[in-house]
Amino acid sequence: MAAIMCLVTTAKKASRASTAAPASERRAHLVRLAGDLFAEKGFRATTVREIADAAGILSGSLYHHFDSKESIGDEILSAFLDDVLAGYRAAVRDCDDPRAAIEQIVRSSTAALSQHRAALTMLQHDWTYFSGQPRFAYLRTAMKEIERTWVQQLEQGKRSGQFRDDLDARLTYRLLRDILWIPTSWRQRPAKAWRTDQIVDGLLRLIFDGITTPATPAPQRRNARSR
Amino acid sequence: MAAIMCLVTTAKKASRASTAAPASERRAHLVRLAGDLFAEKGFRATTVREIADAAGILSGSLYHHFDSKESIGDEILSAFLDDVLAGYRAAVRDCDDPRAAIEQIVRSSTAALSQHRAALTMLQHDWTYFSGQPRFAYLRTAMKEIERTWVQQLEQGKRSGQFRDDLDARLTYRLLRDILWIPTSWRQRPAKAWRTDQIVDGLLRLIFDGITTPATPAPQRRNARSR
Amino acid sequence: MAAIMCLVTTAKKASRASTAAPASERRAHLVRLAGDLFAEKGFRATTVREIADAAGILSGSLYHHFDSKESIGDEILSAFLDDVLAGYRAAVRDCDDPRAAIEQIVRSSTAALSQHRAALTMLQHDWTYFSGQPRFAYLRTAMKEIERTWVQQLEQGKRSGQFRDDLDARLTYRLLRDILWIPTSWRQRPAKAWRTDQIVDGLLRLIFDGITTPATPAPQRRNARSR
Amino acid sequence: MAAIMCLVTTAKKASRASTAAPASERRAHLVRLAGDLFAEKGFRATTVREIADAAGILSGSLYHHFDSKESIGDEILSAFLDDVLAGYRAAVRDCDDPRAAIEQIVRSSTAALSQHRAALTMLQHDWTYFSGQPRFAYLRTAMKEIERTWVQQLEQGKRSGQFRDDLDARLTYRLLRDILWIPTSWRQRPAKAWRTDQIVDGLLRLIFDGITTPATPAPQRRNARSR
DNA sequence: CATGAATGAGTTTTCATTCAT
DNA sequence: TATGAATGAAAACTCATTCAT
Repeated sequence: MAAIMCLVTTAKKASRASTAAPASERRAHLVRLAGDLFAEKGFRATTVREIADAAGILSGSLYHHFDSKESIGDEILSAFLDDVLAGYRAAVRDCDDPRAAIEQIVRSSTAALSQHRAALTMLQHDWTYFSGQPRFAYLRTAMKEIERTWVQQLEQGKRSGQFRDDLDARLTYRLLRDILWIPTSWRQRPAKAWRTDQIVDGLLRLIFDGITTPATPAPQRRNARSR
Repeated sequence: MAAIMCLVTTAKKASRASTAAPASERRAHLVRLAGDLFAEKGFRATTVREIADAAGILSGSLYHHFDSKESIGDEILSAFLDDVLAGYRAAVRDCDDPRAAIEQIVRSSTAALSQHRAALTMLQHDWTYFSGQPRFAYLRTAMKEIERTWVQQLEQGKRSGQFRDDLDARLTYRLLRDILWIPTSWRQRPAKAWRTDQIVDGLLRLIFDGITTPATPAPQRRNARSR
Repeated sequence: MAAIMCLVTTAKKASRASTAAPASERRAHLVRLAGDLFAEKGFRATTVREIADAAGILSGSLYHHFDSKESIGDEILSAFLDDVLAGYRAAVRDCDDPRAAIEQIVRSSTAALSQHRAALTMLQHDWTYFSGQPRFAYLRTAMKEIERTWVQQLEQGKRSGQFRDDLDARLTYRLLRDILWIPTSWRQRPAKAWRTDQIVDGLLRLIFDGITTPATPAPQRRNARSR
Repeated sequence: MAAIMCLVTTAKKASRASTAAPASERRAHLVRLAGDLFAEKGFRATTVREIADAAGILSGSLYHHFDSKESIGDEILSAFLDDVLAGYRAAVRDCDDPRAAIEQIVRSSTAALSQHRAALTMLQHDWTYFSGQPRFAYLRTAMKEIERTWVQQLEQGKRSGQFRDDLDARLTYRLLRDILWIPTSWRQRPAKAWRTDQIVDGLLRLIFDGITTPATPAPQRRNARSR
């Protein structure tokens, strides 16, 4: 079983070295409020006034807590990437099987994503905005590490015979990474919402097996649910 | 073979009934320029001045051709949706097999998407902006038809035994539709770019069969390439 | 005497129910400045920059206090109409004689007009602009009440024999209402200016008796000054 | 009877000396179209594009006929004032009785006004705009002549005992001139409209006699209708 | 004469940010 | 910490006017 090959460790709290944030209660609360708005409409499309309104203060007052709107964004994005990268590194470290590693990456990423919805929306909506600024250079760095990890696991799986040998590793990475990010951006109406585990299982099944009915119900076949 | 079951017809030029656009040479050129910018940065993030700069005129001069920035967006979006819906309808009409219909949908959508890159970026970046305005009500209508079509084909495929019967049709639709849209939003550097047919084949393979090596090399198995 | 039949009450401060205006010192001052400009040149012909200049700030800074130029206009117009209507209602309520009621209407209107010069200029200059917008629907409503009041008093006076029975009530109303509004729009150079009571007495005399020398110096004749 | 004392002459076509207008058919038609729009919304509030639209041409094409929007206004205003002044001069010349002169002034002005609705609206809406420009200096000149004429007739009537001797001539002039202009600015819905003679009679009656029922039906009393 | 395309100065409005109180 | 008032740069849009064709 996949899980057996993977020594799952709980990710330690990522050391947020990036910003020297005087993490007060109030401040953290404001970041959360801002994040909710960013998650809905994106970073640029959200005004500081809207953030202040949500907090019940005036827009100017936000500047006692942050020196710019961007520094709020910075805080959210770096926290997200710290989390995600920690998950990727742990998956690679703890799993010696590429299929298991990818499953672990998907699961840990999904967890990170659900806790950092704002960050993802920001990356999707405002990538061109952030990636152009030196302050956010770490975004590109992190993306490169993520790509490297995926490609390595996919190539390894091809060599080991687990994955189809006609896979284009980089193309598949791009598709899978983006696929993985899709559900997070869904603004779900509570009633119709799918549960996270529903989604992640659906995703894993899709990724590994596609939508087609298996040709032969081969007994050795293991789908993502058999855990 | 999939293609056999599908009476592929070339899509007739979609009658642009939606907007009575007095299409002049210059005007069409300006829409194209604007579209390129929208595709890169989104609709809101693109200023009319940038569009005008690209055209080598002053921003105010754009209003000789359009009565608002939004009407440029309108033109792009409605043209896109006309094309996409035409493709969906043709696929359903011409294919009596859900697998073939979906393959046809994917192929026609991909073609439409590659010709309307701006539209997709706009929908992804600025959905909340557009969908809130009465003028763009047709966006919601079109999306509903798209969803209906996917769900119907998936359900039919489940009943006919072609697709796994544990598929959640709506969840799968959301995933597949978004997956389909992914590659279009990639701003590719020419050198590294994948060809469209590479991408669409990769996608179809992924959708139908996943990334895993087939358990048994069943002879009746048909992958997306065997056409 | 006219005044005898009229139980004059001081108009209570009109409850400004219409707009929930967060009235600050500064804000009120800005409205006054804007009003002065509107009174001189009309609403549309006055730019926000001129208002800002008058206040010694930048045009954008006005939007800290108002969300649009129109909302300044709204504030001025609704305050005016509240006042005017209060005067009309009080006149009808307190006077049981149409001649007295009309005199009272003229006097209260004149007072209101002199305090709201901007509003009148705006109605005269920019009626087509305002009356077309849903936001200013109350303008039409108020005008209808004003017309109804005049016509009722004139008709009543005709029945009671106080007014000529060949008066066309609606025509006379239109003339008298507009006549009443005339002097307010005069931008008077201080030196040549007439006093308000001079004007209102001149007006009343004109309205009731015309300019012709009375045929017979009838002893029972009462002119508007004999109060 | 008033009319007896007044030797009415038809006003000769005013020599339009002001602008060297190559009065072509087309041009005159355009001025009329523009005038209709100015009459409805004022001069500034009407755009050249609206004028061009009304004429079925593009806005730029107007400049083949006029060198500026203002020159259209000039044409309308000067034609109006030529007519009005001609009427005033004729009235003074032909009538030796101030009451008759004023009646004649009212009647000729009314005729002129009904033929030049645009001009009046322009003067009322855009007086500050025009009166500030050297090009329109003749407006002030004309107004002065109009004032002089009224005041002279009123003073003369006071001396001759026809008018109340407590009349303030200048105040009364301002009131009467503006009163006279009122009905012209009414944009009447055809159904409810009053006929011009209805209005002018109502006006004259009002001016000379007011709205009050005559104290004694003195036989020598003459109202405005007894012609 | 008219078109089609453009100019350029001006309009209202937005918004991140600053700062004295 | 928060307020209230402001800045300044940029946004979308308007409009009289020009001019080559």
